[in-house]
Amino acid sequence: MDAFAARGYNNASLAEIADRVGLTQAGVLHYFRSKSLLLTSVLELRDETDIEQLGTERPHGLEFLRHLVDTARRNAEREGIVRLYAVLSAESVTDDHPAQVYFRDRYAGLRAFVTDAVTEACGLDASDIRARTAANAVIAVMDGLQVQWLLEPGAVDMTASTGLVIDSILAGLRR
Amino acid sequence: MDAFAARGYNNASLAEIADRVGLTQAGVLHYFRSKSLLLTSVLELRDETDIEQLGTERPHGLEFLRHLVDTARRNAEREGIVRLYAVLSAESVTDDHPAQVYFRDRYAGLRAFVTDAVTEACGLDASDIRARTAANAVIAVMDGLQVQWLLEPGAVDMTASTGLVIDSILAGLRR
DNA sequence: GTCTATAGCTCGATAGAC
DNA sequence: GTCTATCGAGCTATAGAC
Repeated sequence: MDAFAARGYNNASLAEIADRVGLTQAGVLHYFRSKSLLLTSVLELRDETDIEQLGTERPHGLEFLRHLVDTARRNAEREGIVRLYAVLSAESVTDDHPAQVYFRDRYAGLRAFVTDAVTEACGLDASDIRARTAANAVIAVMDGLQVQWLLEPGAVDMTASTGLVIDSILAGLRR
Repeated sequence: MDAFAARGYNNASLAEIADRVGLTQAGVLHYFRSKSLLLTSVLELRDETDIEQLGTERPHGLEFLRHLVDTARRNAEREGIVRLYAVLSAESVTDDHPAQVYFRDRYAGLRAFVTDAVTEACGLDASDIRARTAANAVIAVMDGLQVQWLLEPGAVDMTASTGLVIDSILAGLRR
């Protein structure tokens, strides 16, 4: 995780990763048959631990959207994970990137979740495309803030900007 | 530009770039003394042509914010440039990336511009930090949408989501 | 101004000893 | 299960001919 976060997938080397875990490069490849399999394994492990941490019940509607602001707040204390996702999600749009499918699926799932939450929180009709438009924006704000924050942490308040966008959109859609 | 956009800085090779311009790899290094100098030159050239295209007068206040929505609309027709910036800005947060200074400065300038525009459009006091919070969010939305759009163009309407965020924030701050 | 040639790396992956 | 050794490929950068 740390190596891919610090250097991206292409520029991280198995030798460096092997060093950090006290193995040789061939030793790492004994457990993961290729570098790209190691990457996808890291991403899946990350998902599993996140899901465990979340507990059994996922919040809905307004509560879920408030939870997103909390996530932004917590992220400011977890630079490593923020960097991992910020770097890899953008790198994944390059040609033949091994995490492309992972991120496409991940965003599709996120968009569906957040769209439902907005629909519910605003009492919209399920067919109202504005919920989808809003959801995409909310996800995008959180992602975009991370890149700015990684480059210059003091210049960005991820919690405040995320909260402002969610509150403003909700106020507008409920009117 | 195309090579860095398609593969990122690290994974793009001088040999590939040389091929595309009908030179050998050594030929390219005759004009740009190193790969990293080539990257920064590409980014600077991109800025120059963008500035020329903008004309003499930069719009202010509300007009500038409307102009951002137009930019999002135009970007949907310029996948190459969108990909270049989306890939490189995120890659730039990795260790010792040659474009790190460029993007730190670029975001600092953007934040200042957009903050001024929000302050003016909403008639805020110059010391009101909400303008900065809003500006960071607006920039972040545009960036974040690009990654989603590059992964799945049909799932995202960059114009609509950008417009929704700007309109919602302005409505909230003017109240 | 463009080339060939090559130095000097680093990389991922495999083979096979222990 | 972990290692050493090595293959084959890729890379940037430099030297020097033309």
